[in-house]
Amino acid sequence: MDPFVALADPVRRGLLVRLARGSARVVDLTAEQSISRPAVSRHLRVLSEAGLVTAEDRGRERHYRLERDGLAVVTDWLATLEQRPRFDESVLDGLDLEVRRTGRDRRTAPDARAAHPSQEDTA
Amino acid sequence: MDPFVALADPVRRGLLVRLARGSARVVDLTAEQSISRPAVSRHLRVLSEAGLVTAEDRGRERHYRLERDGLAVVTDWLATLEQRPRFDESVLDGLDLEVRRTGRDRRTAPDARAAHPSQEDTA
DNA sequence: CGAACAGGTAACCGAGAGGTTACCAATAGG
DNA sequence: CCTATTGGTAACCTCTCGGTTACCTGTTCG
Repeated sequence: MDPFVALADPVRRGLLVRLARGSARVVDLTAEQSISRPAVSRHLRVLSEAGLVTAEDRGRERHYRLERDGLAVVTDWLATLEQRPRFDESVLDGLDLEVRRTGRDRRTAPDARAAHPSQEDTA
Repeated sequence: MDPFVALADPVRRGLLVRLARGSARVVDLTAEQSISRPAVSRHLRVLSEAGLVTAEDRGRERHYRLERDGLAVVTDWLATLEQRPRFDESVLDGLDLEVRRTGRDRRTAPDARAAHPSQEDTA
C-alpha cells in the first residue's frame, strides 16, 4: 500500500498523530474519531499495509503503534524534491525564449525547441 | 486544496519530480505522462491549489514551476510525527496491563482502565 | 458456562477522483 | 489573414474510497 495514499486521509493522519503520543487500542482510537469502529479498523489496516503502524495482540485487545521507520520513504522522497538541481532547466527555459525570439527576427535556428522536446509525433 | 491529497496521486508526484529538474510547459509534461493533456492540466491545477507549483504565462504557453515552500507544511507535519513524546503512553499502556492482571488476582482497583478511557457511553 | 467486550470482515451505498473526448480562447508565425 | 499551437474547461463515465449496519470470532471474567 502506498504510504502517500495512506497519508492523504485526514482521519488516518489523526490516527497517526494520536499514535505518536503512544500506542493505543482500537476502541480508544475510535472514541476520538467520531466515526464507527469498523471504519477505524479499515483505516488502521491501510496504515498497517503502508508500513506506518504495527499491531500487537494482547489477549482480546490489539495495540497499535506508530512505525516511524515507515515515514522514511515519504521524507526521503520529499528530500529529493527539495534538492534543487545542479543546473536548473528553468534558466535553459528562459534562454530558450530568447533564442526563439531571435529566431523570429533572424529566421534561423528553428531547432531551438529541441531543448525541451515536445514530441507530438510519438503521441 | 490539501497538499497531502495532492501528493497521493502517482501522476502528480511524477509531475513534481519532473518540475524539480526545472520548469516546464504543459505539452512537455504531458509527453512524459502517457495520459491526455486535459488530465495533466487538471493535475497541475490540483498541485497549484495545493501550493506545490506555480504557473507563469509567457505568451501562449504556460510555464509551471515547483514551489518548494509548499512542501513545508508536509515536511513539518512529518517532523512532528517523528518526534517521540517526552513520555510515551505505551509504557503507561504496558503498566496498565500489569495493574489489570494484578486486579484480576486481587480483585481490586477496577478503575485501572481509567488510564485509557474507552467511553462507550458517549457513542 | 455464559454474558460482555474487543475487533475484524462482508455487503452495501453514495460521493468524488480521474480518465476521456469535444470544444473554446488566445497567441505565434508563414 | 489564416492556420497551427498551447492550454484550459465542460460533459460524461467508471471505479475506487470511505462510510454504515450486520455478523462473526476470540477473550475475559462473574
